Amino acid sequence: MQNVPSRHHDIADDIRRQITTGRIKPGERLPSESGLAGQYKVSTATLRSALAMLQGEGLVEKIHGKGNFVRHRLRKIMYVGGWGTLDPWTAAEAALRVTDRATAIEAHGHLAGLLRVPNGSPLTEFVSVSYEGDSPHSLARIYVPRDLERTKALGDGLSYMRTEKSFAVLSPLSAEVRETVSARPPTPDEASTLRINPTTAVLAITRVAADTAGRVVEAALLVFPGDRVDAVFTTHHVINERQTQG
Amino acid sequence: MQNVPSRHHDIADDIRRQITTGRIKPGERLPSESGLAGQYKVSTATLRSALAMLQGEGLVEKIHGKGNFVRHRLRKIMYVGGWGTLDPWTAAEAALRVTDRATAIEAHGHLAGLLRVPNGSPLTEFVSVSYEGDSPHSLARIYVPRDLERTKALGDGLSYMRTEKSFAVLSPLSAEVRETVSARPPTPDEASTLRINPTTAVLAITRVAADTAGRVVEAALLVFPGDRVDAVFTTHHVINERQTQG
DNA sequence: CAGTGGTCTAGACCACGCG
DNA sequence: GCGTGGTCTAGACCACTGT
Repeated sequence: MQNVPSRHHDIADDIRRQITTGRIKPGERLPSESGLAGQYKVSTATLRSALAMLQGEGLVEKIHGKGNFVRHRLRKIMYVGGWGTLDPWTAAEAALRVTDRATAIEAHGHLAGLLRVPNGSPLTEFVSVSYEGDSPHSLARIYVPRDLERTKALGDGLSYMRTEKSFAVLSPLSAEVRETVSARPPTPDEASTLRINPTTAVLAITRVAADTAGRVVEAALLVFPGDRVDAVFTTHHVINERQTQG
Repeated sequence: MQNVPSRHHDIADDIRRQITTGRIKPGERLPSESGLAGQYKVSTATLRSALAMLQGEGLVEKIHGKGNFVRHRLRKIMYVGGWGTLDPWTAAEAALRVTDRATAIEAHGHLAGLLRVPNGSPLTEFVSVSYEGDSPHSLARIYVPRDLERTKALGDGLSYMRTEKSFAVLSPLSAEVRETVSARPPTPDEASTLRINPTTAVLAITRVAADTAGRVVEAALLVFPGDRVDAVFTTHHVINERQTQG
């Protein structure tokens, strides 16, 4: 439990203090890595490992060829679990842009298991990346069994999603939503799509929605940069007649 | 979206393949870092960054002075959100040991905000670390306003927790539980308590339970190693008379 | 082009675990 | 003491961004 002070740790503390006390302001660029290495009298490798800590904390954003910048806001964006449909984003929708893509694919191993359909079953895959300002802040891959797609006025799933502009569960028929949340490093794909460092953890949510008959109507793989997004889940206790619903 | 193959990335891929194909089995030790560096004809720094990727993925555990070991099981442990009381752990309780500590403290800034009590209010803090086999797999810090402690047959919160052996919400009076989940690097304290690398992300859950009057009866800060624990949240849709409750 | 971060080397020295 | 991983150095060379 004791601390073994290491040089890169000390340097990270020092820079962190300068950021949190406002000595260096959001949006500002830090001195170059070689410059800082000179200031602190360490090698560039050591200095870089100090910056890596701050990156992991989301305080600093590195941009290749440009420099290290102090991040603006921290943990402002929220993913709301369950029927988050009821507008987590509406307030922020003005600044929100979504890029969508729908593809016909077949269920394979893992996906088939999640959706509880036989291997090779036809699915529709919706991929969407949403942005907040310049930077991407979510990657969603949603899978719906092809034969369920028309259950609702969902003929064109794409436009449906565009309208909602959220990670709404596609089918309002679902009776139960199960969300599994994990913290893990991004895949190379996710890292480049979300434009985050491979060392920055992501918040990965696997959401499976089932209807009253227990049939899975949708599986979603949602990925958020861990340094900018939190997920919120609210559970209401049902007390006698008093029934609540989020 | 293109891949720029880097040496450490290639090496990580190669070792990962050897692990996932069973070429190197769980519990086994990898060759020493200098040995591997020799095999792959790279410097130790490069090899170490390859191992760092595998560590982040939870495939490999480094032990200072001993070596790099292949992890046994992956993502088997689950934290269950809401009223997880209803036994996430019972099955695993045999192998479970919990270390508890209760302390009288005062609410300060952040904590006071969570509990919605004035700064300086008396609280009881429960700290518990739970193990699975040799390795710790959770750190829980639970805060209860002192004047609420006796509301229930909770005179001795400590033994209460020991009985439950879970992260049960302490007071059954709570009507709403709100859990905020984030993926972030561990604090130095958390890293050493959970015996994880500072680069391995943790799944951090802040749980606030309120009673029917909206009064906060408990705040909990739960931290899990991201490479071994997932959190599961289930939301039931209330449909007419048919009301569900987890 | 100049300036920035990204990867890598070939070492040195320190801290930990174990016999 | 010996072998392990942990930190660090003082460079080299490559890749990206701007002018």
